[in-house]
Amino acid sequence: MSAEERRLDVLRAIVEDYVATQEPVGSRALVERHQLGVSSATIRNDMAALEDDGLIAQPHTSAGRVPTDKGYRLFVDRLSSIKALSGPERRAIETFLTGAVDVDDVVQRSVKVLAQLTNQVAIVQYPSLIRSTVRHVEVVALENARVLLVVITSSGRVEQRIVEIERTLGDDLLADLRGRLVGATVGQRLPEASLRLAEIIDTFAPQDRPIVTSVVTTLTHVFSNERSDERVAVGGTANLARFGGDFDGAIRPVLEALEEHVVLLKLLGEATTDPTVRIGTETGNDNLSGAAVVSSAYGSQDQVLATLGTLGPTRMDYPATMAAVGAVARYVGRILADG
Amino acid sequence: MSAEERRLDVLRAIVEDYVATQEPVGSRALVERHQLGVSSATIRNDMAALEDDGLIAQPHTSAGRVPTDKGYRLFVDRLSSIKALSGPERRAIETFLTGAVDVDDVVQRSVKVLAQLTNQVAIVQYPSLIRSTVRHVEVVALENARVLLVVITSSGRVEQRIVEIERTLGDDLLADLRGRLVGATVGQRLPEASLRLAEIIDTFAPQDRPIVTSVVTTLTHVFSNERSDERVAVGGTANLARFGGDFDGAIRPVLEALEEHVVLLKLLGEATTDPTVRIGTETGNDNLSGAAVVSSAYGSQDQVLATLGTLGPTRMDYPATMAAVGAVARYVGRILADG
DNA sequence: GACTGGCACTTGGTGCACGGGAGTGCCAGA
DNA sequence: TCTGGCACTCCCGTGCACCAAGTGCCAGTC
Repeated sequence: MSAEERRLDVLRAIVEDYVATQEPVGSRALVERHQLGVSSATIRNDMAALEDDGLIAQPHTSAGRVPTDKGYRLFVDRLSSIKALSGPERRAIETFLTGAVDVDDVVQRSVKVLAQLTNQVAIVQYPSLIRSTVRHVEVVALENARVLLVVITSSGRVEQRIVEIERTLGDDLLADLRGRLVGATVGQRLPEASLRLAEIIDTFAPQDRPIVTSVVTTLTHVFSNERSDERVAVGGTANLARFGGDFDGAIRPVLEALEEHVVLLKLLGEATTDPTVRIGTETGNDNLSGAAVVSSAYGSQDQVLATLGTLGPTRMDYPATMAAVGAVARYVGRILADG
Repeated sequence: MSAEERRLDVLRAIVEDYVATQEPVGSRALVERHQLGVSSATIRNDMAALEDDGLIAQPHTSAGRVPTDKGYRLFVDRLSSIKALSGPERRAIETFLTGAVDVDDVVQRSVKVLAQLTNQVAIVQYPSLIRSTVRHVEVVALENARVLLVVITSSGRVEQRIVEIERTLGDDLLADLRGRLVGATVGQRLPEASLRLAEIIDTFAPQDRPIVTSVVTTLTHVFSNERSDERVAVGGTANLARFGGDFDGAIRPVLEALEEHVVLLKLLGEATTDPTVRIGTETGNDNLSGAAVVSSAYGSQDQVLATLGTLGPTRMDYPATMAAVGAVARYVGRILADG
């Protein structure tokens, strides 16, 4: 083992010990707890080098060392591998998620299970409609010149809107409209469905066009999906209180960030299918300097539906958290593909 | 002014000062800040009497006095009147709530405005379906022996379910079923609609009954409304951090309580149209010994739809909080009645 | 050249004594 | 019934000494 390798070993040991104990770790404790095969004096030299590289720091002169954000980053990138979940954990995720009755329920259960598994704050974005296709469109006439539109997508989501139109819809026109809407959209992806919809307006008689236009406009809104794409579910905020030491006094800005869904969406970011880690300033949020986010996309095959992840102190068990996030993402993707 | 009256005046002054300063209030500070017309020595005697009655307490021998739960209770019941909201506040509530696009949006906006207004945690229960009537029922045949059921209620809520049936539904049966469902339920309150539904099963031909039964069962579930009645929205949790001093270290159990919707529903309780206050142990929750809940029912006329409220430290501005809760409840009720 | 033992140095945390300040309780007098 | 005065209690901030943990560095060893 070269000196360089040992230094990285020391960094790994520091991260692991600090995560476990929450206390700055000194050279003596390190040689006692790990089989490094050298004395504490040597470790001290290594530590000085690691500090020169900006990978660890000491809170004050006579204290032990603590990893810096850069240190965690190197740990995540090169010194750790994703820890496998235990069998019971995997089974717990599976049974809990398969009990869900609809898409919303899947999301809510995912949040819960992820928060429990990681002891952190869990964030799950609702599945996007952009990639999914239209499975069914229904138009129902209500009283008082209103119609109800119902859209069912391949992801299992059902959206409904009530539209006010200028006069009551006749049965013939209703059937005609329904037929053409279905013809234009079913089986299409949502963006294409929107395009096709715009074309059918001109195929109606001029006097019917205002009505058709309001219906089509509303449907287009549903397809372009202003809202559900931006929705997120949050859970496990009680775990914030556990962080204590790290965020002390800084719990409030974190809670505030968690209430702003726009901020959360930004945090989850454009994740890939593998768990991604953002540490401290990498989150791009000043209030989260002591926090890290682990996120992953979920979906079926090559269709990314949305992202989910956890937020915790930088001092977290990255391998375990990444494993949990990855596992939940896989199960959620699978379940949504089946349903 | 009798001595008895002055004692209550002293209690009022103590509550007000303590709420404002968060610090135990002494006899000298009291005579300086309020025109009580007597010396501090007299106040000390009054305070001793109030302490004998269990209305105030001192954290330690040489400290000022702090109201007890019993003291707050007496203050709320007899010494304070609900503070009127300012014009801008009223206008803010109104404009913010009228911007809502649907029922869910109303609830979410209510939570936000209530949290901002009171600087506390806001809790809003989704409107109950029990009192509302069925406005429309629609049955749509989907592919693969599935049907989509859509229910619209007078409260503006739209619920949809997908039901798997044993074989594909023919057009005739579909139309027949739709007609009878509409006939049996539209205009009825949900509980009655459920009863009527049960009766129509036998009016179908025996071979159709399994299908009808699954549809009816699902509809009955929607009407009996297992879920939306129990749903609540929570906001303003970041304000918990402000409480600091009071709950110090006890933030976690409160956050946990806030994630358990069952607990929240219990907290909101069976409120009347006037704001109700529960102080400390009155909340019936051990984790909330330092907290108080102000809640109110909302609805239109004599129809109670659900309840909403706030949770904060017992050391809160009760008159202002009660005013805010009352005002938001009134506006929400009015908006849901209009929509 | 790399590692080790030893030693001086720094620094945060803790226990203790002390004094000031705020507040109370009580009593005698108006 | 109220008031002024006084003794008493207790919290809290400050200063001080001391200890434990940890570091940095140096001389010596393999």
